[in-house]
Amino acid sequence: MTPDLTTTTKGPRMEAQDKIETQNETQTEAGTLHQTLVANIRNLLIEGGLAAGQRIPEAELCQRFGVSRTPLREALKVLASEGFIQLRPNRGAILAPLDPDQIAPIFELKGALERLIGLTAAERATEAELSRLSTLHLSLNDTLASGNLATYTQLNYDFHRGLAEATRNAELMQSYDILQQKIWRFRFLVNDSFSRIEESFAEHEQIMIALRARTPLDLAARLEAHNQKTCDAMQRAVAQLDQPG
Amino acid sequence: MTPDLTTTTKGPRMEAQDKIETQNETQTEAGTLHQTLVANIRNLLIEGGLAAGQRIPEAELCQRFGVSRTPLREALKVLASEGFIQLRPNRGAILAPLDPDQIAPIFELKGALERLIGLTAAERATEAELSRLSTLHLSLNDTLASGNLATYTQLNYDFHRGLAEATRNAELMQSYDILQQKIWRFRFLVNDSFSRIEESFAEHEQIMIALRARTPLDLAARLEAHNQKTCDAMQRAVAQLDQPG
DNA sequence: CAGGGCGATTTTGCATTCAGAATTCCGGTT
DNA sequence: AACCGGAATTCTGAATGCAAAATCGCCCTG
Repeated sequence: MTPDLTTTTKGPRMEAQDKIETQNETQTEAGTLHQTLVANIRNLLIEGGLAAGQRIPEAELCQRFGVSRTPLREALKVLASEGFIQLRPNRGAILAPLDPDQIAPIFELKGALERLIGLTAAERATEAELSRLSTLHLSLNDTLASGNLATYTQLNYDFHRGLAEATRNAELMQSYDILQQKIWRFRFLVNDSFSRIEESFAEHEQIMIALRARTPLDLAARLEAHNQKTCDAMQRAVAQLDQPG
Repeated sequence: MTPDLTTTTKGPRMEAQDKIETQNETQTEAGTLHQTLVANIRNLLIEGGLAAGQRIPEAELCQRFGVSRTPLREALKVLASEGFIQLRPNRGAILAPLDPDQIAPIFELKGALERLIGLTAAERATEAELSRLSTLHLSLNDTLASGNLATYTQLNYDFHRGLAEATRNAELMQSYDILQQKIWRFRFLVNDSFSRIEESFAEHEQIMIALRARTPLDLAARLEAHNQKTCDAMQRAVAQLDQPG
């Protein structure tokens, strides 16, 4: 019952393609128009297409995606329930402000999920999943050498998502996805200044070892620590944004 | 006409009032109509106003809540994104089936949240929150004597929600709420057959002790165990539903 | 020139309408 | 009598229309 586990290239939750940019685009995508719209707008917001706190121009999005206001507003309501935008009565929607104070709670919650992922994935991961994660890990190594930050970030996301999938817990996956999407917005905010590739990869090495050894407590601890370090790094990066001197 | 839609008892997430029953009801509630609609329909679904898997009668709900299809469909889309209903393209929405196999994943995830709640609430709860939780705990004790299952369930929910609030983690709260709502549906499913009031209260005693002592690890462990026992009891109750012999 | 009030314009929220898909109904066939 | 096919009906998805709220622009006053 897990919807769409075939994420491959782009950011979190890429159920849909990147664009229905023009007015008369044929919509042959697998999902419904509604789901596509939600995904497209979410990606637009996550990837910084609009400034945080900025008013979301309903009419403009209608034209951009070639739909009328009814389905667009449905999508906005869903995105509001996910916390990406804020609906103000009679005053339209704004992109939810990115408050640096949100980073800690988000990662705190994610830490709890990472622990559960570690505890259960160590026991439940199939051999196929193990080898797929190994492949991803090797790709990470390659990217580390090439120094391509964007690719590394994406592969890193795929790796962690693959680990979460190994838990076979759809509830967990859903929460994990939403958290990752929220973090993704911060990633785009801090952009280049956020790079701890070498350190991150070293932690991944240990994570892979614990996973292959199928030692739940160890894997959980490594994932929690990895999460904590990512949180710290992101908070430092955001702090640097505020006062770049 | 067929389903009895009169709901009385209160469930999780009661931000909104119970009814906008008539056509020309004045809407003076704090939230927007949209939020009210979502909450009302969610309560309706959670509390078993419709059978699981049953088709959701759009027109009937429109009449019931006195709104047109546009805001109603917006609410349905949100509820679908929360997982309470399933949207089938061109074939309407159905109340998401209650699969007993969902119980384990839901409680597994909730266990991870409970642990985090225990770890952090033990340190962050204010004295005011402590005393409020104590009051709730005493009310639980009173209800235990009276044997009122519905009241106990509601107070029990309030208690755990209060504990979650003490974490000061809005992300955690949101995930916790959604999980509780999902569990609430199962509660209404098993109804009376699910009663472990005495045992549950005994666990709450220990939880209160650990909370007052502000011992994070102990509180976390107690909450996790409490969660696990609740899960077990619910699975047994559901199993009994299948074969009531 | 700054600040405030008032009308015009834009935007929102919801109702209504319309095209197309799905379901139902009903008669014909085997 | 059961089954199949097609028309009529119902329902869904989305566009459009409309009233109310909010925003903007302008003018006036101090």
